[in-house]
Parts: sequence; C-alpha cells; structure tokens
Amino acid sequence: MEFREAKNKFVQTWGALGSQWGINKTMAQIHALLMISHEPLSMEDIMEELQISRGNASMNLRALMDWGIVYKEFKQGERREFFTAEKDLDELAVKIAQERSKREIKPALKVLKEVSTGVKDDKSAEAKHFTDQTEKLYDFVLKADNMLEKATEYKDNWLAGLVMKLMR
Amino acid sequence: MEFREAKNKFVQTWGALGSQWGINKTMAQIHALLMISHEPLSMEDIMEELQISRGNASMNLRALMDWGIVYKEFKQGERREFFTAEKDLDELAVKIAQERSKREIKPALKVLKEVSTGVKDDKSAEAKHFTDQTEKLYDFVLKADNMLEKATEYKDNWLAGLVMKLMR
DNA sequence: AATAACTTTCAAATATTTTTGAAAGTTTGA
DNA sequence: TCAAACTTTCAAAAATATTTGAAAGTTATT
Repeated sequence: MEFREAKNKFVQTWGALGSQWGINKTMAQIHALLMISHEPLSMEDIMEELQISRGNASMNLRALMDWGIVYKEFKQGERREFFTAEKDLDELAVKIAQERSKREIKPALKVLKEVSTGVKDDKSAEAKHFTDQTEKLYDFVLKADNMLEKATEYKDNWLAGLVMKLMR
Repeated sequence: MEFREAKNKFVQTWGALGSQWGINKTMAQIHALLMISHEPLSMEDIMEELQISRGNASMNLRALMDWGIVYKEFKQGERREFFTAEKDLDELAVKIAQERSKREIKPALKVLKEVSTGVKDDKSAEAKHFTDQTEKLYDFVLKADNMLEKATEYKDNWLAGLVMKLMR
C-alpha cells in the first residue's frame, strides 16, 4: 500500500467515525490529519490536503481547540499559525471524556433531576412509574459520570486509581 | 410540575441527547417514551404521542429492535403489536456497548490494522511517523474495546469482574 | 499610519439526513 | 379465499447540518 493511500484511508475512516459520534466529518478529518502529521500544519496545508474552504478549516480548527485536543503553534519567524494535535492518547481520551461530560452528561443530569423530583401532586400509577424510572436513570447516569470523572483523574493508571477511589 | 410537562421535557431531552450521540432524534424519543411508559405502547400510541408519521414510527421501532433495546409484545386477543423498552439499565448499557463495538469500533480497528501495517516500502520520516502513530492508535482502541467487552460480561458487578479478568 | 499577510465571520448555497404518506405487503379470521 | 386490520417500504419533500467564499477583522512589518 502506498503511504498516500494509507493516509487517505485513515483520514476517511476517522472522519466517518466522527460523524457516528456526533462530531462533524471535517472536524474529525482535520484531527486525523494532525494526529499522523509529524510536523505542525498550517491552515493552507489542511485546506489543500482535505480540499476544503478557508472558512470551513477555520471554524473546525477553532472547534478542535475548544475541545482542547488541537493546539496553535508559532514557528520562529513565520507569520502564519501552525496546528498540532494532542498525540498522547491517554491525554486525548481524558480531554474527550471531560468535554462530553461537561457538554452532554451534566446538562442531561440536570433535567433528569428536575423531572424525577418535580412531579409531586399526581398520584396516578403512570406518574408514579415515571418518577420511579427517571429516578433510576438519574442514579445510573450520575454513577457513570462519577466513574468517568474518577477514571480520568488517573489517566495512565486509571484502573488502579478507580478501584482505590471506589473502595475507600 | 405537571406530569405531562415532565414527561415531555424528559422525552425532548433524551431525544436531543440521542442526536449528539449519532442516534436520530425520533429513535431516541421513542425509546424515552417506552422507558417511562408503565405499559406497552402500540404504534398508534407512539405516533399520537410524538406526532410523527406511521413510516417514521415503523422505521425507528425496527432500528430500536435491531439494537436489541426494544421488544415486540403480543397482547391476548389483540391483533396489533405492542412495544416495550428494556428497562434494566445495566442490561441497556451492555446492549448499547455491544452494538457500538460491533458496528463502529470493530470496523475501525480493521482499518487501523490495515493502515498501520500496510505501508512497507516507504522509508521517509513521514511514513515512519504515520505507521508509528496508527500502530499506537490501534493498540489503544483495541485495549479500550477489550475492556468494554470484559466489563459487559459481568453487568451488575462489572468492576470486580473486570479487575479479575485483567489480573489473571 | 499604511500596507501586506494572514484569520475569522456569516449569509447564502449545498449536501445530508430525516420525515412523510401512499402504495405494497403481510397476517388473521370468517 | 377474501377482506379487514394492521405493518413495511421507499421515493419525494422537508428539515437540518455543513460548506463556501467574500467581506470584515486582526496583527506584524515597514
């Protein structure tokens, strides 16, 4: 297999994976590209390689930086900006877990708490079951989120760390 | 808060969460509705409650059944079919983890293996770095997938099970 | 302060995904 | 076997998300 072909295949696959996980294709592709690039890339490089517009590149790079998994880099005597991806995979996983918790799980928990404790007067079997079920869901999601949080505190040795935390 | 209002809020929130995780909104909403319903619902019920078309309901119910998290149920002397959701949350988590592994992680692993071992002749630093990085990625994703698999084998007591598996 | 080299923004265009609804398909019971 | 009661399919329509590109903004250099 040609290097070029392999690279392309990787970028495409990573991009497709991204869409299935609620991240947009270009964002995931830029990330893929930066992951395997041995030196920082400029916006031009990225536009060229992925055949995308300047605006698209700019917006998705900003999004990646907001996630904390891509960094700006300044090169000696170069005016333009270069970008690199977080290459430490444990660190990458931690960042992604933290962001998803913050953006998705925490807000969902808030609503779950509201709805599971909010229906007071209705004594019907229906309402009873609703409160019961959403309460269980709240507990479950909260537990999962806590585990995620604890696991990420330890990165490299997350399992040992998690066990210790949970056993105390 | 009214029961109706709480129910609606829950269904909406679960739906929004679904979209962020690559599951479509209606599918997630149907699931939410079935989760909190104390008795099986017919397709009519679901269409009515969520204000969606017959085709939409049919397709998304089939998808939920393919995921193994919604079941058909037959009622005594009733011609039409009723649906219920998996309500055991541990079981639900296991099913989701298994499906995602099968549908997304496994195929990605296949490609990662291909590209990480496929570039043989190119001796450039670029190609070297590519092979190196994709290899690391392969190992990482494989490890994560294995852990997921092992954890799900134990459901209720997944942590103990996981620790035992990994320590052997 | 003016210019050049770059980046960001955002409204409009494009692409993708989801939804609809009517026709085709299936199953049950008379 | 037929008709009634239901479900599935799928092409077209609608909704949503992404992308473009040009104008506005920013920063560094002279």
